[in-house]
Amino acid sequence: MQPRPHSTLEDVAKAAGVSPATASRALNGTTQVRPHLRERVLKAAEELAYTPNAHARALAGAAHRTVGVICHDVSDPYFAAVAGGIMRVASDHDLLVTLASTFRDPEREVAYVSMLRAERAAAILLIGSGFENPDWERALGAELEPYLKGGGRVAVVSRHRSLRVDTVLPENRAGAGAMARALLDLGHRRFTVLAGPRTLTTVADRVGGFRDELRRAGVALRPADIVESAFTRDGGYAAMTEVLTRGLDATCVFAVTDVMAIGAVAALRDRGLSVPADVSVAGFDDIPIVRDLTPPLTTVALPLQQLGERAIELALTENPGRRRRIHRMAGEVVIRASTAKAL
Amino acid sequence: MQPRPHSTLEDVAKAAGVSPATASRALNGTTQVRPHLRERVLKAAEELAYTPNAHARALAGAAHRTVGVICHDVSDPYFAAVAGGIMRVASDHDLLVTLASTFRDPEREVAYVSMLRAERAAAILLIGSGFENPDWERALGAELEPYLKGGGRVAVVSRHRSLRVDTVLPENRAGAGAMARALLDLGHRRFTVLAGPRTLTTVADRVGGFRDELRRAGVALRPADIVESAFTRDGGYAAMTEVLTRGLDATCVFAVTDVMAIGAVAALRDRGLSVPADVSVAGFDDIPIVRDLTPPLTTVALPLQQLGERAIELALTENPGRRRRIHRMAGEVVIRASTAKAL
DNA sequence: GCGCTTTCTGTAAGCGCTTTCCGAGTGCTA
DNA sequence: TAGCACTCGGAAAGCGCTTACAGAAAGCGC
Repeated sequence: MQPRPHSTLEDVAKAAGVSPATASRALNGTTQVRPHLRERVLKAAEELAYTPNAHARALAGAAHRTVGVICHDVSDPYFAAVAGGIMRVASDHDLLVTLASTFRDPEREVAYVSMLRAERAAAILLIGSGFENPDWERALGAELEPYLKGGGRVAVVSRHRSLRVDTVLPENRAGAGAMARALLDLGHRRFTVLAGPRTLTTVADRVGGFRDELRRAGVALRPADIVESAFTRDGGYAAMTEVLTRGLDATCVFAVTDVMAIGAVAALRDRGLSVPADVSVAGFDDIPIVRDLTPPLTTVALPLQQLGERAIELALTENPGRRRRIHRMAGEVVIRASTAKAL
Repeated sequence: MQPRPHSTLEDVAKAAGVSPATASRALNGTTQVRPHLRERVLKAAEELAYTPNAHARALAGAAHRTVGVICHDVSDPYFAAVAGGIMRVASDHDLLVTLASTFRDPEREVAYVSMLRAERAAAILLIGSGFENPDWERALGAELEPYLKGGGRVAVVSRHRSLRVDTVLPENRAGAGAMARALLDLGHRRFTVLAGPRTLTTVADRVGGFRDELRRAGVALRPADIVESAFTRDGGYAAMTEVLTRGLDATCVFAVTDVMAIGAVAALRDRGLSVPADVSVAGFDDIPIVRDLTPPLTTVALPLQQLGERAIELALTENPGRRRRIHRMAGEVVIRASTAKAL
């Protein structure tokens, strides 16, 4: 006869000559069990290579030990850094982290929330920009609502608007504004902005913050100065190439993301232009690699690890009234060698 | 009265005026259910925002829809790339991915396997180097064994030796050997090797492959030419600094990892040395960023995404006899501008 | 050594779902 | 209209665990 795939609590109990209840108590230490019995149970468990079935446990009412994280793409360095913070905290709390990449597909995002809901995850974390499309946000909200009602905890990073949940919010507008000021101070007056998809709130905020600050200084950003592209290295490369093809008249390029800035620099190089001698380039995020580029990238530094840490801490912290807590985190302009004084 | 946190199948059944059994069948489509009943069930489920409890489902015998991935550090670009491949395939199969970072702590690794075992994950994937310490590998094997016996599937990437499980193996020895040959062809005869911790099999293989190929050409690598350090950018920086401090007499630096090579280049720069004019630098892995460095890094290119894809596919593929399947993947030397002819 | 409290152990219910086993309903043929 | 083969729906068991609840043992003072 085929043996049962895993040994169960009952097997252990039988082997130790006690009841399942006692075995459970001995293993979990919920109640006092006389030492010699506890010993026997532990030994039996050891010998049978017993591992409690987490599903049975969860079903029987034990606390859930999983938190779900939904991001756009695991292999994006921005997310990797944030995830690092999340994992650190999760590991301190003995939580397992379930990760899902949406590849920027809103439907997939909703589907993942649903799966995580089915798992009865202790918390769900959404990392990265939301979508400007109200329908999608509404669908997401509808999926989240019953989860929250059922005691689930949700926190989001860098995503706001419609969702009434705990939020960790990098100050995208302010950061982009500060960057605009810094670049103006360097004497730049003509800019090209490399934007990600307008459908993302993060893009809207960063572009908006940058434009507004420029306007305040009497510098206009024309629609043609803003190029939209994918939120990736190749997106940055493509956008930059497009600009170069139709003729660059800016002295400075601001990419809404470091990853895009990296692509932009590559495109500039491939056209024989030098950074910052011919064009200055600035990014946003301060992902770890950019300080090792040549030249190191000027950027708005976000505390990426902390973004993740705060998010999971927020989600794990009791919030009786279910008030929306917003934790803003400032970015700091870091001037490195990719930007120079305008000629 | 406080409502039950989540609506259950029974609630749905009641609302639809059918038995739980019928509701289950309607929702899962296991058996034919008459259209009008199925309609009613679906509608009730919709209205109640019903999400099946994955735990109950798993307990009742449904297939498990989670695969566990254990890596050293999520924020390492090497892993991020491999994870990208895993997630892609997982998403095609509607699987949820649970990720754990061990931070190179073997005990934590075992603990995570145990947690994943408790979750009855459909498969467990171990990404990244194993440990040279036989005790640790044995402990890991002991944890994995009952899981395998219980029908669990395991695959590992870039990790071998003791574990008798499906393996995706980048050809570390051969790759490092090929790199040695390429560097010899450029005229280099004096090398410094930046190694990660000797306790990792990957390090041993890469250093070994490099050394052996050198020896074959009559070039000796003295112990002092090999510097051991952490497997990170800062580790590479520190190791390079140490070498520079006591005096560099090599014309070429081989770092066993791109990430370490990046640190090495930074250290060289900070000392005013230029790459490759003063020293050539080569890495291993071909993580995406290195082609955008200045100079772009010479390295051994591994198909990182594919490593992940193969691993999960291997684990998901039936393997009746439980034979150990090894899928070797070759690396390819890519000469970029960080290496030059020796003077 | 008796009765009392206190501590420990076992019995049994129940978490939410799937699935087997039947009985009831349906459609077809003669 | 009776008889038969099917198709569908419901009752109930059971997945492995936790946790009241209640009963047994142990400890205490007298």
